[in-house]
Amino acid sequence: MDHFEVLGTDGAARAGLLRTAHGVVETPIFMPVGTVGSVKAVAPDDLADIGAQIILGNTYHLYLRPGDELVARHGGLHGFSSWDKPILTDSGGFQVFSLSALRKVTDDGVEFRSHLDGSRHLFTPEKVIAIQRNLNSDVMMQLDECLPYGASHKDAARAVEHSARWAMRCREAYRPGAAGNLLFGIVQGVTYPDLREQSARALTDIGFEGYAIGGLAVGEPKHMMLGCLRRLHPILPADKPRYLMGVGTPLDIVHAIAEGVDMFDCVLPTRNARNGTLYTSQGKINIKRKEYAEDDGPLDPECSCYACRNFSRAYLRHLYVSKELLSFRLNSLHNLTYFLKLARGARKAILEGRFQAFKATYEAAYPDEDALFEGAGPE
RNA sequence: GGUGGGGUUCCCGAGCGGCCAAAGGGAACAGACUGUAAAUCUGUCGUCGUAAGACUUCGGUGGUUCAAAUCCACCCCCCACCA
Repeated sequence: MDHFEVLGTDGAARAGLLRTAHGVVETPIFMPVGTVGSVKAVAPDDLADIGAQIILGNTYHLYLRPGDELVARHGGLHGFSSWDKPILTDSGGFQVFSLSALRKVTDDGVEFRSHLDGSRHLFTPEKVIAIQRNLNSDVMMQLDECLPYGASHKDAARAVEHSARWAMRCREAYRPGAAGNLLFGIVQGVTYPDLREQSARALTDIGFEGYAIGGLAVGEPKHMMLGCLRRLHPILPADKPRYLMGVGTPLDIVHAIAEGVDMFDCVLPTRNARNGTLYTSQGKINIKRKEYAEDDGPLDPECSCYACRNFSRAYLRHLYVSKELLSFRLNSLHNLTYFLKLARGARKAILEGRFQAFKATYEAAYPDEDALFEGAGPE
């Protein structure tokens, strides 16, 4: 049986199934980020309760601490962290971008200075595959080079070339056996249409179990992000999953689903939860605002998460303002619930042929942000 | 009763003749956050004004000085030690 199956479409939007060694994932899906082997502030049981189907881990962070070999000795990332559902691991490509001051990119790979102790490490395509195999990742990512928005065409071309060559080496280093751990390639190219296309074609020539789109939502205008997705749509194989890395806001996700993307991950729900920004059916709210000090109502009347069922806005504000640890847990649970519900809702809407109406409800909840997507017409 | 140390903008606390509306924290009030070096970061924070600027503040009252939160006198509080 193939590892990916499209069950239905509505326009370009798709609803499908992704089969992995640790279970089946229903797409479109939002994947909570658990960089160091923990989705911050949330226990695995809580994640399962709110319907999380697959979470992320990070190659760079887990390699540095506690070390991928240690993780392997303790049951892989699943056993070590007590999460028996699927795990996708990022390759460290994003750290090429976010830790740019601490690394040097060469043709062979990326040389890092550890942000923890300054020690030097070399990440090659083969190395990141070996690490991800130690972690026993269900969905491994190739080593890629992620550049910031605004990078020159010349730099972007070089990064695309690196990423393509590294994709080949990752593919050679790992081909899934019967167990079926998967390897995804990553399309780069900043905002240059020719490079994005070139990158995608190089990857499809090699052949992967899925295709990620990286280097977006890093500051470029929204219409450029959508334009890029639209251009990739006919190039990427229809029978393989598509993963928009690091995205995004609820609206980003809804718009990207409309362009045929199946998988998402983002730190926003968890990071914003810790910083007091909560997502509701009425839009974003900052729970620390004075106006919620006496508000006895639930955070979101349309949400049935543990936080919304049991606590008032006034209490959630109090916990946040008081820096109580429970604040992190409740807020994170709520935001993750919101993102997971969005993905479930999108899937259902696609299967029922009413995705446009579904999308419109989210556009209405974030009118100001939605205006930023204007100009994303057909190319 | 004596000796010493203090009273600064909401709180703590620097300043000790002009560069002071007054450092730095905290609190408060807003904002940001997109493959997590993030329980982080940014802004505002005496009054009026978009601003330039004007005005009112450093326990109280007088005084010295071109100029005082800063120096002097007296007074009122607080703290420590001694009787």
